[in-house]
Order: sequence, then C-alpha cells, then structure tokens
Amino acid sequence: MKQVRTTLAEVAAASGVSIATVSKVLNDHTDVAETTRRRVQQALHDADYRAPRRSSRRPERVASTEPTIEVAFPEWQNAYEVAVLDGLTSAAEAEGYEVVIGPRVRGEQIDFDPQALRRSGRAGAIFVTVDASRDPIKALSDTGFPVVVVDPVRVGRTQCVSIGATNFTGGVTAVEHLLSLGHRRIAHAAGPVSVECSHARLAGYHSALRQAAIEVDDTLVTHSLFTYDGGRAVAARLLDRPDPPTAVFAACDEIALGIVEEARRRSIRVPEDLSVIGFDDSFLASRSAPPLTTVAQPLLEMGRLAVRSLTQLIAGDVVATRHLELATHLVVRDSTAPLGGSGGVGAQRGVRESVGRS
Amino acid sequence: MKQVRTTLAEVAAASGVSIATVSKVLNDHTDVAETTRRRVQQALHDADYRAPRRSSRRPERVASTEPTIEVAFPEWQNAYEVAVLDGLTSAAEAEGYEVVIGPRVRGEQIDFDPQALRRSGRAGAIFVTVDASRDPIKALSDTGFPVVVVDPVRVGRTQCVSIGATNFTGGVTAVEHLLSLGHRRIAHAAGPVSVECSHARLAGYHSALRQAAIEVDDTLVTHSLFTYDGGRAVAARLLDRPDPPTAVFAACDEIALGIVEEARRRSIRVPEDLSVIGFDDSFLASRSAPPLTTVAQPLLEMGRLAVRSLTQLIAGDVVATRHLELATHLVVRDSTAPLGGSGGVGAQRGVRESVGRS
DNA sequence: GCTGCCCATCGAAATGTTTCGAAGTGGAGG
DNA sequence: CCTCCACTTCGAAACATTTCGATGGGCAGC
Repeated sequence: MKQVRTTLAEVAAASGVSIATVSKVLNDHTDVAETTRRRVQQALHDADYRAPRRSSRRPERVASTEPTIEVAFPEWQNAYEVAVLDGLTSAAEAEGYEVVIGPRVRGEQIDFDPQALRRSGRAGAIFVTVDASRDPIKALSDTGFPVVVVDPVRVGRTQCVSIGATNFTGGVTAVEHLLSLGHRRIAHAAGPVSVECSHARLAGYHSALRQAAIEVDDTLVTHSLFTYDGGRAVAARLLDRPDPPTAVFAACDEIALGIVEEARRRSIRVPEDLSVIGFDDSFLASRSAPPLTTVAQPLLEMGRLAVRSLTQLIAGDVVATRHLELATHLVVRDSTAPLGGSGGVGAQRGVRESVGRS
Repeated sequence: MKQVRTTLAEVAAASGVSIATVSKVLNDHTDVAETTRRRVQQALHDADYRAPRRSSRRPERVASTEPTIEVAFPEWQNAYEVAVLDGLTSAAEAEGYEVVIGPRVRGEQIDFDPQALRRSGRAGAIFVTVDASRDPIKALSDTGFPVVVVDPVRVGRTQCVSIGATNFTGGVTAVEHLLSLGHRRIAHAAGPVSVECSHARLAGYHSALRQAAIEVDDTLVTHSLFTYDGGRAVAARLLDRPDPPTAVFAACDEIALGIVEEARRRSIRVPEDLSVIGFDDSFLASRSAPPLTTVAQPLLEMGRLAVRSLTQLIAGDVVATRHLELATHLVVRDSTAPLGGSGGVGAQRGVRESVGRS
C-alpha cells in the first residue's frame, strides 16, 4: 500500500458516485448533473486530486515546431502586463518554448474552451492578471494541465501555481518612505476592492501607519480601477478637500500618474506641495514628469519565474509551493520630497535610484 | 457478441504477448524488443486493428492548430510597438490565425534562420519597426514566403509588403499646429538619421516652415534615438541655449516626454513657457503630465491592416501596392498653448481631443 | 390517473494506458 | 564457473476513459 497519489476511486467513494462520473467531471463531459458536478469537484479538491503525469514527453507535437506555451491576459496597452510578457517571452525563448498569444481575456469574462486548449497540443498555459478562481481556469488546471498565473486578481481554490509580489510589504515600504520624509497626512489611492493585491497593499498602508502610531483616517483611503482615469477621479476628491493630504500612496503607477496630472491642473506642485508614490515600476514610472518614486515589482523576473515554474509542471516535477512571492523594492525618483518642500522646482535631485529592502 | 472492432486483447492473443505490450507498440514506447515489436505490428496489421475513436470531436492531432503567423519586433516595453501588436492580434483572432512571438530582433541584428522559419509551417510573418533591408528578411520574402513589415526602419528593395503612416504629412500637421498658435521659433527633436520615417517627418517640418515663409534654423534640429533618454539629452541642449525655442516638435512621444521632464527641471512650464508636440499617440501620450498634444498614427489600424495584407499574400492574391500608408491626425491635449501663454498653470483647458486632417 | 415516450443522468463493463517490479541477459570481476 | 550488477524486456495490476445501456422523472396524450 504505497498510496502515493489520490485516485479517482477514492474521490468517487468520497462523493458517492462511480469512478466513471468523476472522470466525466474532470473531462467536462456534459452528462453530469450540475449538483453532482459540484459535489464531485468539492471532493476532488478536498482530496487534493491531481492528474497522473501522462509521461514527460507528452507534448508529442509532430516535428519541427517547438513545444508551445499559451499566454492570455486582459489588455495589451498596459505597461504592467507588457513588462511581465517581456520576461516571460525571453525565458520561454531560453527554455526552447514557443509562445502563442492566447484568447483575449475580457474583463470578468474568460471565454475559452479548456477542452480545446488541452487538445491543442500546448505544453502549458500562463495567465497574467486574471481571476484564477474563474471556472475555465480552474477546470483546466484541475485536470492536470500545466497552468501558471502571474499576479492573479483572485486565487480561489485551484491547483494552479501562482506568482506574485510581496504586496503587503510593498505597501509598508511605500508608506514608510513617506513617513521618513516627514509626512503624516498620507492618503491611499487603493485599487478595486475585489482584487486581492489591493487588500494586501492597503493592509501594508494600515500597518505602517499604526506602527508609526498615526491614527488611520479612513476618508483618506479611496478605491478605483488600476487606471489613469481612476487616479484622476480619486485625486479630484482628495485634492479638493479642505484638508488635503500631503502625500499619496497610489496602488499602481497609472493611478499615480492620474493623481500627478490632477495636481498639475490645480497648480499643486509634485513633489514640493504633494508627494506621490506609485507601485509597479512599469516603464510609465520612469517616463513621467516628474519621474515617479515607486515600489518596484520585479516584473521581468516574475515573467521568467512563471515560465520556469511552468516547465517544471510540464516535466511533471512536484512544485513545492503553489504560490510564490517575489520581493518588491523602493525606487526613489522625483515625485516624493520631504514635507515642507525645501527643494523648490528644479531642485536637481539626482536621478540615482536608491534601492531599499522589501 | 457484437464484436464491431478488433481489440488489443485479440491482437495480444494472436501475437502471444500481453495487452500492455501491444499498447506500448502502438504508442512507440521504447521498452519493446525489436523482434517483438515487429511480431505485434504484423498481428495488428493482420487483425486490421484501428484505434478507437476518442470521441467524435477529436480534431486529429496536429491538424487541430490554426494557421500561424509569426511576429517579430525589437522591444517589448515600447508603447508604439505594443499598440501595433494589439491591433495585429485582434485582427489575427478575427481571421482565425494564431500568433506566435518570433525571434527577438536585437538592435541592428536580426538573428533568425529564414530557412527554419519557412520550414516551420508558419503561414506568414509580420515584422514591426525593423530594418526590412536586412538580409534575413529579404531572403525570406524573396523566396515567396508571405512577409509584411509595419513601419520599417528602412525598406530597401525587397518583395515584402510594408505598412506605414503618412509621416511627411504628419510632420506638416504638427508644425502647422504650432504655427497656428503663434509660434515662430520651432525646434525639431528628430529621430535617428538612419531611419526613413525620421527623414519624412523632418521633411514635413521643413516644408511647413517654408510654407509659412520662416527661415529654417538648422541648429534647432537635433537627432536622437526614439527614446525618453534621447529626448532628455537633446532637450538639455535646446533649452540651455541663450535663445531657446518656444515650441518643440518631437519625432515621437517618448522624445517629447523627455523634453517635458527636462523643462520641468528648469522650471520651464509646459505648455505656458514651452509647447511640446509629440508623434505616435501611443498610450504614453494620454498619461503624461500634462497630457501630450501629438500627431496620432492609427497604430491599431496599422496592425489590423498588416494582418489583412498578410492573409492576402497567403491566399496568393496579388497585392496592388507594396507599400501602404495610413493617415495621421492631430490630437490636441494640454502640452501646446498659444505663444505668450495667456493661460497660466492649471488653466483647465478641456480634455476634448480635436481631430484634424492628416 | 394511467401509459408511453423522451431525455437527462449515471454506472458497469469494455477498453486503452501507465506504473512498477519481475524476469531475463550479458559482461566484468573474482 | 560463479556472482554481481546494470540494463533490457515484459506483463500484472492499477488506473483513466469511453461506450452503451439502465434508470427514473417529467410530461403529453388519452
């Protein structure tokens, strides 16, 4: 009795159906009642079932073409995702995989057929900034198809491996930086409530403030999408208050840029009158006026790690952890300054990027 | 006893081995002796064994994948290219093509093997902002392999189809806009001399100035790469002159952003003290502070057109023209203002984007 | 209310595939 | 000539998947 792996038989017993039915659930056959399907999926998850490795030489493509990885993501014109894709493709090239652009993930909708993807001969799939708790991805991953998710909006309870950054610590870093510059009235332009990394960054914000014995003013915390326009909207509310903050920690660079622009429109100088710190260090941050101080995520590295994790899954190796987090670090540019702004415009602060601990 | 189909069990009995061994022969496993393998194959043939239909919706192995287009480009983290890729992939999806990310084009070096690409079974290839006069691309295209180049650095004398924008007209548009605001001392931060579209935009600049009977001051024309840092460098030279220009036409948005930042460092306000107009209308332009006035290239449309042209080539249709140009148009945002800057900072100009003719 | 039909659902059994260890083989070393 | 060891070859059993028929509930027709 080695019993090294849970089998369909056990799952079947646990959920009170036959082995055949469990198999059908796994393979998305239609002749299973919805209630039964759910019960079986629950049992599959509880028993931590994972598909047997169908031999490591599986991709079995015919000739010429290299094994292929499918990548799917919501948006092309997004500096964050593009940076991840950059790392991802370079690693794929190094490991001898082709990369094909998968189905477009539209908002909450992920419309693709897990069956088709499994049969298509792809060696694996990588999703970037999508909701990994959604059914198609769960279904795909739970059948043993190699799936890695980078910075999932939500993880849920799936088999798939996910990669992210230390969002909580990053939030702490950002606020500590502002505190060290003397700021006390620090707002947080957070991301959507529904997204997990928003929570982590917000928690970091709270934690750092409490650590500094500063009472948290919940009216200084706003929520918006991770977009420039979202940043514009929340900045309008924050800056037009009678008691505006002296510094804002934005949950991403795009939001930060929106805030910088709204400040400019009000003749509020950044960083002299208002410090703004972003998150991501996408290539937008280094090209703005002023260049953004930001908490950098190692986006290229996250992309590379995604490919390496995927190749492990493909090879059938057991991955030690289902979720990996890479360290963030502070990149100081010109959008933050000491409270009281001694500098004045054009103070010629160095462009050197100081790197702190995450 | 329906016995509609011969099974492995029968074959196994006939050839005197176990079912497992027959399965292995069928699946090309290595752990079967050559003599045994031959005996089993003979038996398989005699019994007219054929694989069971693995469900009717089985698309027969490799044929399942859609025809594939390879795309190659120099740089991921580049707003211009990403926008083109966006249009390109959406069109490919619509036309039923897969898109695979091809070899990375590094600077002047395009290291891929045209032979391998042709043999790989790709339906065609699209290159973005590469030098189409280089040997590998010429070689590929001249052998009849379908190739389309978007915004080639240089075209040379090849067979391949290229797609660009009306760069000359765009240059004229940009300068006419600045002239209409009253500017007379207009600099041009041009792109690299080696790149064809730089020439076209520069020629448009010259043409518009001559048209307005303004003498061209060649010291107001600088060259740099199409980068933010390039823009910073040339801006430093232009702005530190004793007689700085009142407006700059930058050959791309990245250069424009570099100029805006150098101006900020010198407390030169944009647009009150200096008007800056970019080129491309990549997503950087709409996210800067201030948002950039720019000459828009229809990047998405160019990507789509590239795919459509390629599908024509693949279908064997004769393409009427080897080079297509799409119209540019002016997008007015907040980085340009009338000479003499009536407005003052934060003048709350509308965000409306006025669209002019190219 | 009864009958018969349809159809969604499910499982037994047939079938194919993989794992893992047993058996065989050959050669180096004693 | 025997032993040991590494390697090849093979099959029993474990496992997964599919087929196809059984079951039973809903419902129209009578």
